[in-house]
Amino acid sequence: MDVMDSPGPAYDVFSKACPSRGTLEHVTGRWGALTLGALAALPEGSLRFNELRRRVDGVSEKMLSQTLHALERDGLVHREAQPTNPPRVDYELTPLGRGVAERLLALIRFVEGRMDDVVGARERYDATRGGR
Amino acid sequence: MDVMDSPGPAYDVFSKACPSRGTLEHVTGRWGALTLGALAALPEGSLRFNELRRRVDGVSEKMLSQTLHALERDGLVHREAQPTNPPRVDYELTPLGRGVAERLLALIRFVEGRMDDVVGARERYDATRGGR
DNA sequence: CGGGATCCGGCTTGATACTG
DNA sequence: CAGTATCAAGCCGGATCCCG
Repeated sequence: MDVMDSPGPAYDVFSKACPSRGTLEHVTGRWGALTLGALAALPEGSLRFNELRRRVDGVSEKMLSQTLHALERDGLVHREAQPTNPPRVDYELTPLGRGVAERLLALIRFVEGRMDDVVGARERYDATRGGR
Repeated sequence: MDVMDSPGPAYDVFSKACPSRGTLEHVTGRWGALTLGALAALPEGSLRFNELRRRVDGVSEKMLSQTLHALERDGLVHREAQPTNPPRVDYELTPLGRGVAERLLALIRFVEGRMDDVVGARERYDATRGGR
C-alpha cells in the first residue's frame, strides 16, 4: 500500500468549502427532501412529473423542475424521457438515491412521530416568554 | 377505547399545512442540520456559543442565534445560561434532539461517504450537456 | 404533458454596530 | 462572551408566457 492510498476524512460538511455541503443542501432542502421522500415511498419507485407534483403538496413547476435537475446531476435520481406524444417522463431513484432517501425517510418519520412533543415544547416556550 | 382515541396518520410532511414540515425545515435547514450535527458529534454534548460558531464553519452570529432559538423552541436543544461575568451559555441536545440528530448524522455520514460517486455523476452530467 | 425563459417582489442572509 | 438591532443586497420562489 502506498501512503497515497490513505483516504483521510476527505469530505467534511462542517467545512465551508466542502462540496458535500452543497449535496447535503440539495438533499435536505425544502423541496429536495420531499421529492426524495415521495420517490422513496413507492414500491416500484417511478413517477411522472405531475404525479410527483401532486404528491409534494405546494411545490411549483419551476421548483420541482429545478430540484429534479439538481438531484439528477448529483446522481440520486434517474430521468427517463419517452419521445411520444404527449411526452412521458418518468423519474426514479438510483441505487445511490435510494440509500440517501432511506436515511432521509428515517429522519422524516421520526420527526413526524414526535410532533406531539415538539408542539408541546413550543407551547411551553411561548408561554414562558409571555406574548413575545 | 373511544373512537376519538384513534390517532390516524396525524402528521404528514407531504401536506402543505402540516406543522411537521416547519420542524423538518428547522432540522434540515442549512444551519439547523450543521448545528445539530455539531452538538451530536460530542461525547458530552455541551458547547458554548462561540465554540459552536467555530465548528459550524461559515455561520454568522445572527444565523446561529436564530437557528438555536428555533431548535430550542422545538424542544431539540437545551439552553443553560449562567449569570456570571463574563456570561457563559451552554447548549446541548435534549433526548428528543439526540434522536433527531442521530438520524441526521446517519444521513450526513452516508452522503459524505458517497461523495466520490456524486462528484463522478456531476462530471458525467455536465459532460453530456457540453458546456452548460 | 413536460417543461424552459423571464420578470419581479419579498423574505432570508450577511455586515456592521451596539449592549449587558 | 453572548448576543440584539439595523440595514442593504441578493437569491428564492411564484406567476406568467411560451414551446415541443
